[in-house]
Amino acid sequence: MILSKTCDHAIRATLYVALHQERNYVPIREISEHLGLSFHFLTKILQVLTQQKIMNSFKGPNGGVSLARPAQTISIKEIVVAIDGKGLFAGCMLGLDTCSDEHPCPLHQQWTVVRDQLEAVFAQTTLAYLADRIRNEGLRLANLDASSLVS
Amino acid sequence: MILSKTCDHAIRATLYVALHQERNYVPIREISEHLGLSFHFLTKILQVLTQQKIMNSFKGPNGGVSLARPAQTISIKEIVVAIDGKGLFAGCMLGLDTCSDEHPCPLHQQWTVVRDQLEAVFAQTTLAYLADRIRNEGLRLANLDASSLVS
DNA sequence: TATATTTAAGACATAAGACTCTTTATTCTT
DNA sequence: AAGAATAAAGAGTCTTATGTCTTAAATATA
Repeated sequence: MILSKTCDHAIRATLYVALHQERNYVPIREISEHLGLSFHFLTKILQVLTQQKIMNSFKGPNGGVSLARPAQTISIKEIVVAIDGKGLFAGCMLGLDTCSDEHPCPLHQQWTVVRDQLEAVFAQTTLAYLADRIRNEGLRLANLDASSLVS
Repeated sequence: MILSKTCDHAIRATLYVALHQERNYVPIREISEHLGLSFHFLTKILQVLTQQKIMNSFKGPNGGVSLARPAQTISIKEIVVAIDGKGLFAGCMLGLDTCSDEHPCPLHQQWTVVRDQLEAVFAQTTLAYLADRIRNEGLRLANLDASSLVS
């Protein structure tokens, strides 16, 4: 797969939060149960997003996590970079450290075209857009063995 | 990165062989030295390509590996699928097993567009095309710490 | 103030990916 | 037939990703 599992979880969790923005904070326990993820593991993942200023967190009763900014301003690319790093949008497809525009590897040009498009799609796709689609079209955010449809 | 390191190695090795097609068999030792890879590790990788009928191998003196078919008929996609499996071109970007065209995840449509293009590029790009470009434009196949330019 | 609720932090465990090493099988050359 | 050259096979190691568990810190509520 193109994204790490950790990154998948991060995207789904932020989307869940985006769908519940009216509440002040959403507890991580609730997110993990709805998405079928380990609570502790998800906690670690969301810590990173909190450190990266993508989310806010609050301890104690009625605590949890929330988006640090309006969902319209948070792109999928931001989350991917926060979790998986810039490698997907930056590196050589063959892992050559000498590969660059000046000294391209054989696949450089082919990959660059696709990669730029991938980056553009990720940069343009915001949490708000995805949350809207989930609401309007009833799209799936969880596996069936978790609470199947987003409520 | 989008491809496993193993897959990177496989693509570079097959390209090296494609550049030396005039010889009957190319020893794996020679490939590993030119590309700066472990001989034993590369041997294991090329074993898979041999099992998948992408390469032929021959033991003993003057042995080595060669392409099983003309380089014009071997696409990068074939090699990627042989090593990394079909996951890159098939799975859900968020790793949801319930995601499908009928029950799409929120990112399904965005990803499908990019993925289809990626698959098309990989399917259209043959070893022959890449080998030609390497020859004509002096592109790089090895890291600098190995034998830097393809000879 | 005491207790319950929640995230933060860090140690630990398991699995998969990436490599290494040794032995075996095959083929050529002498 | 003997020895050298080569890939095949399989066991073993190291690293990274993934996941679990325990304890600490912060906050609200009674």
